[in-house]
Amino acid sequence: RCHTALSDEEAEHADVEGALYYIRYPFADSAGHVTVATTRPETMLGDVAIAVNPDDAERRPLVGRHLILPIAELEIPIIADEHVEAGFGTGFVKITPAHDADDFEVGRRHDLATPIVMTADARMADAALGGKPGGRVPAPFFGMDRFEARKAIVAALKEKGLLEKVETRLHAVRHCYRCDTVVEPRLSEQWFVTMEPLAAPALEAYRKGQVRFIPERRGDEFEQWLTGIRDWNISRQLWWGHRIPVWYCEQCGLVSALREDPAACAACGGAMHQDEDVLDTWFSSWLWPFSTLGWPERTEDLARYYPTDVLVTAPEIIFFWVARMIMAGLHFLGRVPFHTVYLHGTVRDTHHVKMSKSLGNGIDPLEVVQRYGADALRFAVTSGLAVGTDIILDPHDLDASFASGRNFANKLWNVGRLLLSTLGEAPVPPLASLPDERLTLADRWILARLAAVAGETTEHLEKFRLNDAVGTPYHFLWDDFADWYLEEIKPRLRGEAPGGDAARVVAAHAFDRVLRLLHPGMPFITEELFRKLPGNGAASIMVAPWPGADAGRADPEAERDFAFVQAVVDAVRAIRADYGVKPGQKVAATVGRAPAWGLDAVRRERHLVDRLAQLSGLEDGGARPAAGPGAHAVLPGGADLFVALGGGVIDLARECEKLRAEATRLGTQLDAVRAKLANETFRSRAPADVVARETEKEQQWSAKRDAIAAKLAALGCA
RNA sequence: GGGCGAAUAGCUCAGCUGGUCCAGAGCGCCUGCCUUACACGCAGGAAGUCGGGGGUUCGAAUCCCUCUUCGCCCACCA
Repeated sequence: RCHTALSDEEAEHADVEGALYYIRYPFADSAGHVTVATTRPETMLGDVAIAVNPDDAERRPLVGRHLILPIAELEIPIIADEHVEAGFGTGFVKITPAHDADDFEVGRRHDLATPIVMTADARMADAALGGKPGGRVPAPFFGMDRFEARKAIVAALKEKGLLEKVETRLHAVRHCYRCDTVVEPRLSEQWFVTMEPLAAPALEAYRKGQVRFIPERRGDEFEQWLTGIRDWNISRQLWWGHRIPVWYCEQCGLVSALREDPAACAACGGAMHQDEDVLDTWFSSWLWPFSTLGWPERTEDLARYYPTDVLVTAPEIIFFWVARMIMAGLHFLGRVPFHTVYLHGTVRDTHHVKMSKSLGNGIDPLEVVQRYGADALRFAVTSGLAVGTDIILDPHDLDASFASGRNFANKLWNVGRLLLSTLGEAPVPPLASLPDERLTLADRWILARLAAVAGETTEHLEKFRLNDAVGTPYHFLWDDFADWYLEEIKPRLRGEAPGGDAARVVAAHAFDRVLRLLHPGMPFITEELFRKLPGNGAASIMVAPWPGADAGRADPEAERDFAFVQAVVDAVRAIRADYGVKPGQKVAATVGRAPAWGLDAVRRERHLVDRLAQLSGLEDGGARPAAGPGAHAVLPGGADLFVALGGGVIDLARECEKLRAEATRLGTQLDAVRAKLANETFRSRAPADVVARETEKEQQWSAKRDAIAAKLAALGCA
């Protein structure tokens, strides 16, 4: 349909259910016939021979005899050629040099004619007759479309009794990658680029590690393609594009490829005309890495920006573009244009079909932007980009794909609103100006988390784990910063608890840094919020330094202590929900059998615990488990939690059962870990740190089980 | 036909060098809350024989083999 020549890369194979026609070609000088199978009977008009395998003892003797080509009514010879595979099909193959690439090679070996029997728009016509019926294409078929002609020819053969049988079979048919029309092989004159000399250096560069592909297996495809590279047809019979810079002399026939339009033939001074064809669009694209920088001039830009680092593109474009850019870069500039090629996934629908405008299974990004926001779109897509995977989106349920991005954008914005409303206009002092002793446990904890998150995010980005690179700061912002830290500092910021200044500094710092970490995934909102932060003024987050692990401060002790605080709050909340305690109703809790550091942590974060757990009081229960009427729980390290619930809401039997169930579950795990530790082969073969970890697990769990046992006893559970 | 990849909660997917994975997330689902940043939210919860079978290992969602299903790349079998 495009009416142009294509390169091999532009022809896509698709399995199609087709018919295999068995056609009889009668002998010219005697009775009898040979049978030939073809999927494209209309091309028989262009047949110039029938071939058999040279080693085919049975058919070999027929070589040299002549057959009548039906319909065209011409005599054609039987020849021998190794192209024919012995024992396959009927053993006879029709040779149509002008309409099949293999047959062309056969024809060349045997010096056969190459009659063309179709026009450029796939209508039947003998090219030798210049648009008149006759010759190889008899009048009844002249001008027919190739597929109509197929039917007509089959019908004619049937009538003459020359159609032996028809079988259906699946076979690979080449389609145009642009218009999906079946590609018709047809002999024509085209310009080619000899690829082997270009491919060799590219192959060498790849094998030396100068270019790497992510995911790695794409590199194998690249290597495979370069290894078996075929010459590149660059002529296109299209009306747009760069015209091929080849001129033909009208007098002496000189053919010259020239950089400037010639006034006259260099050899004889005759008039010249330029080739009518245009270049394959990829023929200009492969120069992109340097032609955009001013090449062939030796510009400053070229010196500075070539080569670049990473090319991000789609996998289906590796051969069209990526490989050719590498070849062109090496050829014209002697260096690969980029050291890393990141191939991202393809967006598909729920049936895993690639989304496309022509199929109508796509999602309109503008609609998504309208309904969910540009950041939500980018975030949702990036979140799905694990290395080497495709992205499946449901065009009929946009919420399923994009709600989370929108929700997060909204969350981030609201965190910003809260902070900005309390930070005020004046620049916040830098974190470095804050002496360590002014930091509370929560401050130290969030800075420790920030350090870890900044380090992890950086590592994810460097390894192209984009989903993790956006997911890590996402969880930090939401689960740590918003859910815990902001709740912790609210009273401090309002002056209801001490340490407001430190809270302001730490919060501003942590928020600023997490905005930077989130910026690749949520560019617009982070930029907007960054500019609003006091003191940032017109600065853009795009050029703000990327935070490394030193954005925060590692602090294992703070992490341990704050985790204890969180465990207490979580346990009380679970109990409240379990017993349906009214949201506003305060309860009193007791923490017993707790390590000194844990009690200290809870004491220091009392304002947080009280507020989040809605406590009226929090007491140290000492060394003995609580036994009064109320709800009971045991924290991970074995600490005892008791929430006094009066008014008959407590069912003692239920409490016992709950605790017993937990003891049973814990018992199974303990047995497993103890068996492991008792196993001599494990102790001797497993790495020391693994053994240490298992030992610690055993201690933690047995402490917790002892605590539960003690509690069961104290409660008098049978 | 050759090569490669994937199968994990209802859905879409993480799980990087086998051991904090008693298997996680988002969306959906159930319960309770409009708690002055956010109901696009908060709190609590249910939900999985990690496709089937076999093997290696002290230990497997993770490594190997095999089967089944899906997908990708390459390919001149008339």
